[in-house]
Amino acid sequence: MTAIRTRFAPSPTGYMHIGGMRTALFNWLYARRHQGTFILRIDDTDQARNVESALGPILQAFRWLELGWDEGPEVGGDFGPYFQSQRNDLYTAACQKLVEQRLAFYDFTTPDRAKAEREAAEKEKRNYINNRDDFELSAADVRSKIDAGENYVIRFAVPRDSGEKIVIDDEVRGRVEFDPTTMPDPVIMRGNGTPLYNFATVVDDAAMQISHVIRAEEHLSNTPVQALLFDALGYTRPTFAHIPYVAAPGTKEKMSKRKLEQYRKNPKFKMLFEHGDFIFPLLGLKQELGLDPVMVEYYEKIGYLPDAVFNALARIGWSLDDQTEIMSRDTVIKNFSLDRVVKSPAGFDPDKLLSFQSHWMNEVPLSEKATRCLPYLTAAGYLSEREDQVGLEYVEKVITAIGDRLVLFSDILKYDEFFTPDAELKYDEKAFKKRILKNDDAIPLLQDLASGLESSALSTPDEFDKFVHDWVEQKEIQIGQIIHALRVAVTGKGSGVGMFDAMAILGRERCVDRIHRCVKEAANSDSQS
RNA sequence: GGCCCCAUCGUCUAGUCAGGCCUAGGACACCGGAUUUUCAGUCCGAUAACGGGGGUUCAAAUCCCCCUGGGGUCACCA
Repeated sequence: MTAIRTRFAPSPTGYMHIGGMRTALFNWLYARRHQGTFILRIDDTDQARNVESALGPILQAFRWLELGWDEGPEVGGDFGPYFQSQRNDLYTAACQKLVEQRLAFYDFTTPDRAKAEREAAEKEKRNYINNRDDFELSAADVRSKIDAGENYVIRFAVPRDSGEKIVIDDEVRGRVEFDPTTMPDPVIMRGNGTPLYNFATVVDDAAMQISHVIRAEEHLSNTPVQALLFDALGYTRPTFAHIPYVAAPGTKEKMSKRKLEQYRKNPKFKMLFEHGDFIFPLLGLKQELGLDPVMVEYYEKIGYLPDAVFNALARIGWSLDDQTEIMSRDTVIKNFSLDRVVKSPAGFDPDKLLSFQSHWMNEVPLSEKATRCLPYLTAAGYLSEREDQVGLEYVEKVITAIGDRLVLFSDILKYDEFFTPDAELKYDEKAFKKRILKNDDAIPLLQDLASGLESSALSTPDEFDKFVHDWVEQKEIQIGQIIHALRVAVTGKGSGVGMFDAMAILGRERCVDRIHRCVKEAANSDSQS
């Protein structure tokens, strides 16, 4: 059995696309499942500029999801270099070989003419095929044209005379056939000596002994050209597996950064955007950073767990069986197989992602939750760097009270009432109106309760609970008649963590202060209206 | 338009290759009920799908054909 070697070959674009991440994951999974090798190769043939800064976020996404690569940038390997911009000699040599065998030819057709021919074909609703006027040119002719300064490209000559179809036995799609007589001769080299994608990919996949090319479905139409190139170069074709692309929520369309504005209106996507809109400004992350839900970074920044994203990504277009949804890394690795990949486009479902998140969040121990919430609190200015250590215990208390309501790490910012100074506590307008202003009993009851609290020495939730209940009994009212007003007074909000947990966290004194402040605030509102 | 791919609940899917165990299973979302001071959670429950038409067969979600619909791709981008 030959060794399993898979690869993911991103071009340095400055961000990691969530769909690309899913493709990378399947490659990684396949390699891990079969004790194979997962390779990261950088497709930077086009723009060699700023590769480093444009690659950073991509590598970071892999690190964050803990998808280690066995060969590639930073780690090296026996088949390097892993940047296509550094492999030009290989492409040149391979191309030269094809030219010598007359399997490829210099084409001096001007871009303008090629374009005109293509448009003409399109107009006549005919399949376009490039001209082969220069196919017969002798080496000497070619030489003199080049010396004369004529521009050219090198095209691979698609073998159209065999009368045979090009057959791809795809691991996901099954047998797919293409007709070579309808295919134009692809350009494999530009006049400036740089290779084109289809060519560089084949040369590299062969040189790196890639056994399985697992990629998104949009590459299916590239496959016949590449298959032919493998043949012409004398290499064995790898196994191809074209997995469905990741569709935008609720659609069958490929998720694309260009359609971001449209996604904002998508009800399924809306919540995700809104969360970012709420969180990022608090963190001081400017919109100019361009974070959006198409990027993996978005999920990292907003406080998703890598395990949740891993789980969700693995379930896009793949299933273990008819039941299992929640899967650990190990479970996925042990069970991943190409024959359980679906053929139809798989929509990305933010709701499902969130439900995975909430499951995996419950597995995270308290201390880790606190540690990972801390950066959000610090960035939002609730804690200074120095307070981090001191504040950890307090944060743990808050998180305990929040319980399951903490789904994302950034959710901690929704509970700012525990972190904001008493004098700066903001009141939710609706809740304040409903529970305080429109409730005539609220103010006197709160004042009465506050004075009771003042002369007490309560500290635990149970003590607050008993105290308030005893007080309610003595007043001969229902708990519901005070608890809502109390919550607004103490937390500024209409809903939140358990009332007595909240009081215990803040402590008796702060509760009393906040009640007084609330009473004052209500008086102000009254006089204004 | 050419080529290629795809088609089961609102969404993701199981079932299709080896037709019967499918009066189509699960999950998410939604809705209802219970619990609770609120929210969340939890527990119960409900609604909900084989795109259409022809075949083949005792039997079709499953096999064949056609139609329709959706999508991908058609660069001297990757």
